[in-house]
Amino acid sequence: MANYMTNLDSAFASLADPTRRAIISRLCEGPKSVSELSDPFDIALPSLLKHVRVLEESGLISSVKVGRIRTCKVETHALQATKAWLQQHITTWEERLDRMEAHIETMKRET
Amino acid sequence: MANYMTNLDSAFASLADPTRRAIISRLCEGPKSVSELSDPFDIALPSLLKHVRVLEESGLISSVKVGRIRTCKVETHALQATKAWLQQHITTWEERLDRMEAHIETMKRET
DNA sequence: TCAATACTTTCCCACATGGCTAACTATATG
DNA sequence: CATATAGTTAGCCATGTGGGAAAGTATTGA
Repeated sequence: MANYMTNLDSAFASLADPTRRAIISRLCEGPKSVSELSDPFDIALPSLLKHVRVLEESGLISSVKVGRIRTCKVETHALQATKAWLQQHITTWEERLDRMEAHIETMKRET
Repeated sequence: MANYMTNLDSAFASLADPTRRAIISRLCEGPKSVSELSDPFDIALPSLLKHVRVLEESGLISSVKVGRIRTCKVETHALQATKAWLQQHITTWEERLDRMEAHIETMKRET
């Protein structure tokens, strides 16, 4: 029953960078090594590694090193948490709109 | 059939700041003026206004000025778009896990 | 009309971020 | 053992970001 201390700040910040979203997209196809990840990007390895670190610190991915290869994979908890925040707010707003409409209907009937 | 040119970069970046998420949360209760919004924050008005502008530019909120009062409200399109991105990726990853499991089952049966 | 109100603009500052190169470490592999 | 491979660290740099104070503009309200 782990307490997935999801930090929305860092999760959203991580997702704000297109390179990092692309990394996540690629990892959704399956786990990949750091250099496999770097392949499609026109970016130096240390720069890519920074992105990997950022993603890992925000809990969006995880990685393990075996021999000289570090393999990265997606972690869904943090993704779920950010999605949940969005869903929550969309819902709250839409419920409010519904109440407004209902209220307007009532007003109409009362005239 | 508007093409809601949702810029994920700016949407996620906007949501990375806790003050801005708080602004959105408050706006989900209903539209508010700039100074109403600034009330609960220990922050100067120009700073808050900057956040409002950032949120507006990323399409997460909109605002209109009537007289000397600017009223802000939530816009759900951008929220929906960011949620959709997350949902898409969560789904892709989970489908992959399902295929993996199925594959392992097949392997087992073949031994 | 004069004062208060509600932003708005301008400019400043400290710090974080994303990129780089160069050099280093730790595993394979021939 | 020598060399290639796969990451990693360190340090630099330009730019962006979140905060502020001060001063300005445009609407009310008395």
